[in-house]
Amino acid sequence: MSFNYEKNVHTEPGAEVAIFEAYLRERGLKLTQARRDLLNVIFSDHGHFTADDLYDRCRRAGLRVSKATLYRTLIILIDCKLLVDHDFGQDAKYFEHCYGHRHHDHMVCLACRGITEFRSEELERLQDHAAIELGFAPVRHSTTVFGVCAGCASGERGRQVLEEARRAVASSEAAVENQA
Amino acid sequence: MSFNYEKNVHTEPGAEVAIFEAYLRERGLKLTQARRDLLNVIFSDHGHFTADDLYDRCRRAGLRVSKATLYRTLIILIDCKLLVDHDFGQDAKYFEHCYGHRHHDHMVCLACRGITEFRSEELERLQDHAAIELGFAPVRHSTTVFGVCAGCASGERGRQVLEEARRAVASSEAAVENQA
DNA sequence: GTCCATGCAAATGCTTTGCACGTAT
DNA sequence: ATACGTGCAAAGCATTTGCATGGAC
Repeated sequence: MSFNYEKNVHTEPGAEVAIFEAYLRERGLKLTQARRDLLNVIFSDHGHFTADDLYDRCRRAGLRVSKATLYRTLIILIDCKLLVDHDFGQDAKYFEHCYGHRHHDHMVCLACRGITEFRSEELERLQDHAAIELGFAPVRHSTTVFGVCAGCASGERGRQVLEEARRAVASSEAAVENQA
Repeated sequence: MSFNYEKNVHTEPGAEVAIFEAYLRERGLKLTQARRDLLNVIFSDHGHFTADDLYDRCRRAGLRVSKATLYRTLIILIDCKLLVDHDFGQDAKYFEHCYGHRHHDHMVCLACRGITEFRSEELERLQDHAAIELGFAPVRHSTTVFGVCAGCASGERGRQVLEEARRAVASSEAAVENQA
C-alpha cells in the first residue's frame, strides 16, 4: 500500500503557455492580455482556488479582469486540460491547474477547510475494478475524504467536529441495527 | 475483494416516521401535514432525486407543498440523518434517504446520467487508511466513479463519451511525459 | 478589416429568506 | 394561546449571457 503526498513542483515553467497558445491557435481563438494574465496568475501557485479567489489574486496583482472573462477563461482552460474543477459540496467550485500533475484525490478538513492531496495506486485500481465488475466503463473518478487534519485535531473546532461525528456514527449504527 | 450491489430494500417501513417524530418532538418542532407528506413521498421509493424531482413527485401525488417548505424539510431530514445529499458536480444536489442503508459509493453514467450504487469494504478501509497515514482523522468520504454504464456502452452517446475520454487520456499522458 | 474578446449589467437557476397568515400542541 | 410552519414573492449567490465597444490577427 503506497501513498504519495505529491509536492506541487512545477517542473517546466512555461510549458503550459505553449499548450494554451497551441490550443487557441488551433481553434482560431485569440491570445489576449486577459488570458495571458489569468494563465500566469493561475500557474504562479499550485493551490486549490475558487473563481473568487482567482479574482482577488488578480486584483492584488494589479490586474483588471472582469468576472465574465475570468469564468470564460476557466472554461477554456478546463477544455484544454490545463485545469480541473472539483466539487467539494460547498457553495463554489474549486479549481486547480493540472498540467504535469497526475490524478490525485483530496482530503478536506472540516475544521479549517484546508485541502490536502494524496494518491494511492491501490485506490485507483480498486475503483476501476469495482466499476468494471459492474459492467461500467470507468472514465474518471473522484474521491474526497472529509475529516480533521493533524493541525486542527487538538483545536476547539476540530474537537467539536470529531465529537459531532462520533455521535452521528453511534445513532446511525443504532438505526442499521434496528433495520437488520 | 468484494463488491456488493445493495438492493434498495426498505425492511421496516414506518421506522423512519418514528425517528422523524422523535426528532421533532425533542426540539419542539411540529409534525405537520406537509412534513408527513414529504417524508412519505421520499420513503415511498429509494432513488436519487433532486429537490425538483421531489417537487414533481409531490404534485403528481396530488400534494401541494411549496418549494420553500420542501427545502426547509430537506434540511431537517438531513439533520436527523434520514437523508444524505450528494454533489455529483451537476447543477443541483441529489438526495437519497439513508435510514438503514449503509454508506455506499456511486457510479454516474456520463451518457444517461443514471446512478448506480456500489460498496467495497476494501475501498472503505483504504480510504480511512490513507487519511490516517497522513495524520488526518477521517469522518466520512465520498467516492464517485464517472463512466459509461453497460446499457449505454453500445449507444451513440456512450461511444461518443468513451471516444472523447480516450483522446483526453492520450493527451494528458503526453503532458506528463513532457514534464518528467 | 474581420472576428473574436471584453466589460458591463441583466439574466439564470438553485436555494434561502422575510413576512403575514395559518395551525399543531 | 403560543410558538412554530406555511406559501408567496423577493432576495441571494455563483455562474452565464446579450450587447455594444475594443483589440488581436
